[in-house]
Amino acid sequence: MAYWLFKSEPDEYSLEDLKAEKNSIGRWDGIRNYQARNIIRDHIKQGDGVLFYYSSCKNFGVAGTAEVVSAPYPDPLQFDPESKYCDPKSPTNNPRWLCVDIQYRQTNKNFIPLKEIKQNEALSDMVLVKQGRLSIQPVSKDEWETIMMLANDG
DNA sequence: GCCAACGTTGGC
DNA sequence: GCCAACGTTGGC
Repeated sequence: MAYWLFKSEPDEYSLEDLKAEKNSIGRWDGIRNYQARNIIRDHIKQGDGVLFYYSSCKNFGVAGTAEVVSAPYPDPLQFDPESKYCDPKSPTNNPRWLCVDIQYRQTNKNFIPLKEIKQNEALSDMVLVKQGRLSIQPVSKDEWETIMMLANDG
């Protein structure tokens, strides 16, 4: 089992939005970055853990957790002319963009601001700290456990 | 294949 | 609103 960090702008799609979906399962679509796509395609598996991270907002940080509940599959939005994620150049017989379904797990007892992550020695190697921009990132087991401790203590 | 110009992300 | 750190595009 592997762990990942998914970024979302809470105004667009929040952890509460995921929770409110049918069976608390939502489609993680709209990934239009090859690095993130490759991670989905080559590494993300059903049952993996997901840190739900809020970016580009007033309070940015880890809000809670979710679980990957599907295998990767073609993102339907790339073929939807109405969608801002439509990609007319994506070949229908070999879709360029993938997505997965995730299911709500928990909302942190303590919201973990990025500042707190940056201050924590055990989390200094997180991709989040080293390379800010990637929207889907690997998280090590140790990092996951440290985050869970911060999320649930106190 | 290079690289300049442009676009995006996302913390500050 | 700014801008650093990327990623993408397109002319050559």
